[in-house]
Amino acid sequence: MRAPYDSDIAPVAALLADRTRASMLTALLDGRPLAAGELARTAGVSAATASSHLAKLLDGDLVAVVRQGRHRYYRLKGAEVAAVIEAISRISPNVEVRSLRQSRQARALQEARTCYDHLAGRAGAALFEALLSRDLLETVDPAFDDPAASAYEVTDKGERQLSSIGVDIAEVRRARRRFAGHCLDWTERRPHLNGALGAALTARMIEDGWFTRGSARRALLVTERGRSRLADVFGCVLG
Amino acid sequence: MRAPYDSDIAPVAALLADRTRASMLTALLDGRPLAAGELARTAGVSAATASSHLAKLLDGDLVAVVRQGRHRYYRLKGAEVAAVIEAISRISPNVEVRSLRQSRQARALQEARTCYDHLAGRAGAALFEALLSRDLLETVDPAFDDPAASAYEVTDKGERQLSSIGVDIAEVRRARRRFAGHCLDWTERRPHLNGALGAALTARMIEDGWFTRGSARRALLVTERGRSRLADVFGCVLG
DNA sequence: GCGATCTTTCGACGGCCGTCGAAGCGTGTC
DNA sequence: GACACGCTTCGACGGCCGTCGAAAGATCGC
Repeated sequence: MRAPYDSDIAPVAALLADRTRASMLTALLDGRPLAAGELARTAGVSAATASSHLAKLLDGDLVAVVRQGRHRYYRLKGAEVAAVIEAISRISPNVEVRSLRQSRQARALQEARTCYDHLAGRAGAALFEALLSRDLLETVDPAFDDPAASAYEVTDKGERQLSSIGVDIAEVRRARRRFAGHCLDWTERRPHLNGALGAALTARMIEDGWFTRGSARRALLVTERGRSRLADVFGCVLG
Repeated sequence: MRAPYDSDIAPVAALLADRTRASMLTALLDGRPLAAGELARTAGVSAATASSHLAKLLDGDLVAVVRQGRHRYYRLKGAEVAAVIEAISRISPNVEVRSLRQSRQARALQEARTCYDHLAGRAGAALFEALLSRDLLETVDPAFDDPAASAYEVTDKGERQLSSIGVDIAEVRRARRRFAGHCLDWTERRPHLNGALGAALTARMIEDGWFTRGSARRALLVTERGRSRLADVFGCVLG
């Protein structure tokens, strides 16, 4: 009775059909891995409940987990999962009516924002692309299917450029943390730089007035200085 | 705690989370409206159960219904709904392992098939586009949001062309049925011609050897003759 | 090693939801 | 107008699932 190309969507949909799980998945939409406890708090449930939900999401291949000490960081399993959530969002009623102010904020967040402690949004993706295409950064471990495993190194040329703006690579290496990797930026569908290098570079750029912090929680605003410095130093032109 | 652009996806997902409802929605994926009873049979449940499910899908704005005599025809509410189902399908396990023969069949169905009694698939969409761009067919009632309400008329030029291949427009008009409209072809995301005209034209093309019926239930195969006739008569070139 | 912290497992409770037959309602047919 | 047919509504049954506190497992810092 069922066509040969049919697939069984009910089990996957069931995973999205719970408010708590949906809330967790939405929280993971920006690509940043979150610890189980954070997800519990975000969703407003006990740790026990959150754990049970995460086990189901894991079993259903919607999320992946990385153990790091006593924390367990969860992330969406892939772009297809994000696409599903976005597709359903499109036909779901908005929780709050989108005010003018809110949509302006949303647009600003899309332009530039922090992702944990590094630059994300359109600006983050553009900078990352520029670093690679100008050979300031090179791929060490190309793991396209698993962003958590990707790794990058600065080239000699890159090290000179970065130190010229005040980023001390030797010091960045001393951080007990992965040197450089990428996260997938779900609003952009493109990667941006993370790790110790991403954080240090972002901190330096803010310190040096390339970006100022916006009113919304993670918002960043590109300054005029930032726009021209990004172009001069990294050949990165923002739209 | 929730971002302003968050929407509440759980209720919509819950509608897809039941095997019976999912089966009904999948059956509606090709855009052809189906009666409640047919959907009940397809899903393998009683009429009572089907009715309850359809009421929920209706309430959730995933389907729309048209009353026609003692039948009630249900169809997907829009392209966004189809997109959701397709997105979830992409991360859902296939019901049956896709054999070589099955995937060949699926590809053939995408090329050309019948949708109820008229031509659909890539060929159907291409033919419809050609009819409009060559001014053989014109829009009478442009209802882009509701395919069921759209209406078309043949132009004088169109009537000459169609009669030249043996389609008698006067006779088509006598059918107690909508003259010409379109369905959205979900695999193509483009419309194709339906109604009495779509059926008559398709019947004539098959009769005249433009298409032969394939082995799968709704499959059609374009013949060499069909390929050249489509180009000559309608300026319709298939990929 | 010993507490502190993060996370998972277990067991119990409560509620929601899919299922069906029977009955009711509207529509087409003879 | 009586019957057949398609569909929906009603009521009852059964099962699955989300929730939590308590306790166990795992890891870090001292």
